[in-house]
Amino acid sequence: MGRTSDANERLMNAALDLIWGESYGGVTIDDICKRADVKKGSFYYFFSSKSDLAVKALEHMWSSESKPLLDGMFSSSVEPLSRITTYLRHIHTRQAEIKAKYGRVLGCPVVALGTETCTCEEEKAVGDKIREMFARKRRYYESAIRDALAEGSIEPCDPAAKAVALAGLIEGLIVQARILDDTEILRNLPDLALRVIGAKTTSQAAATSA
Amino acid sequence: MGRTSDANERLMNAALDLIWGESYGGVTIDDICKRADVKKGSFYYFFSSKSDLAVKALEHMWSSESKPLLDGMFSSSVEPLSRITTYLRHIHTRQAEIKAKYGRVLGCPVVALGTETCTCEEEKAVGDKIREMFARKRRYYESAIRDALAEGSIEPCDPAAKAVALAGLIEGLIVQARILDDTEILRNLPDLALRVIGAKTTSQAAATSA
DNA sequence: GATTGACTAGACTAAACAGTCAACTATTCA
DNA sequence: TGAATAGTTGACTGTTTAGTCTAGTCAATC
Repeated sequence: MGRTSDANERLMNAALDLIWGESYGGVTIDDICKRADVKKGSFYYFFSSKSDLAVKALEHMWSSESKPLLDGMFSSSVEPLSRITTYLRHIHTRQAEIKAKYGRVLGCPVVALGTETCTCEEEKAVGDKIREMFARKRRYYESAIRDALAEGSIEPCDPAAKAVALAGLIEGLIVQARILDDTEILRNLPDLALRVIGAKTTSQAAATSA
Repeated sequence: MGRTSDANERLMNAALDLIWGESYGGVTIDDICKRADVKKGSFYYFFSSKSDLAVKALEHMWSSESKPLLDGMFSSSVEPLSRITTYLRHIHTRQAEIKAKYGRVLGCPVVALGTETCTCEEEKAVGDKIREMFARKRRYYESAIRDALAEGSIEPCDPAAKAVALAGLIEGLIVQARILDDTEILRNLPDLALRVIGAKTTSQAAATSA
């Protein structure tokens, strides 16, 4: 009953695009409405505030993009270390595509939004959602590390701690790439990741294709 | 002639504190004035805008804090790998102190500000200053790596590329620490850094005190 | 002790902003 | 067909914001 609309989805996409291309604080509700071609009244029909929209947009991005991608790349049918190196090569090519398309390296919207909102009490809901998404992603890393450990391809370690370190390395290099607007920084990501997790053979595995 | 004032310094400190504790976009000129106990008229007497203030505050922080610290820790009189591990242990303890003092891990203001402003054309001056500061810091890493290479304590590599990777690892873990509000993440930083730069002996060197 | 230059005070303007609301429109199902 | 549901519209309110401007205060110098 009643009519249907994709305005809420348009708003979520517009919000992510704008926040990604600028920043959370620098984007206003009016900006988002304009980009989505939706009027203010409709915005507040679907969302109660900018942070409400951000939380829902993040979850939407996760289920429609991130999860399917990670499920494929981190499939148990793939060798543990290849899961990681394949994903990291994907990050490099994707950022290069983004730069070609938008004229600039944009990095990762989750990290950018997280850095900006995590200390702000009023944006607690956004920070919580971001921490949840980080935790989800770490689980992929962690189980790959655990599997690598079981097959003996990495040195003994605490998989949970290594997953945090790996996430840090990846995000850190992506942040650098964004700030310096340079994707070449990401080229060595697979090799560096294998070093961080203590792979017994580094350069060879990093060079192997998926 | 005329009177002297420390209002501009108070404004710079207030700005850095607020931006660090929240975000660039979330802090207004009024907020900064209030915190510094300076009136609007004085603000615009010293600075032409928020971004002008940010640029000057960053440079002030560099010369009064960052540079002296780095000059000491990266002194040529210290063994190359010890320079790095000492600095990384310092980062860990400093973030722990910040958490104790402010109730929260705050991470690195330069990275937070850089992530937020680098894509925004209107804040180009801030982005440029941040890139300049990153380049300065990388030079300390790079020369330590070069010295380590000369003494044979790390595997053959391109020092410039390794310096970027090292900076990425460090910043990435600090960003994680900020978002997750957890300093334990930083404990393994020395060991991880040695792995990334290809040190021939990792765990021992990381544990060694400066 | 008068002059000059450095700084302060805070009222003011105009624009941007978040959020509200009541009237309106399109779709669906009974 | 028509009532109920789902979504749209844009004008409106009050607040916050950046930035300006004028009148003034204070301290050094001659």
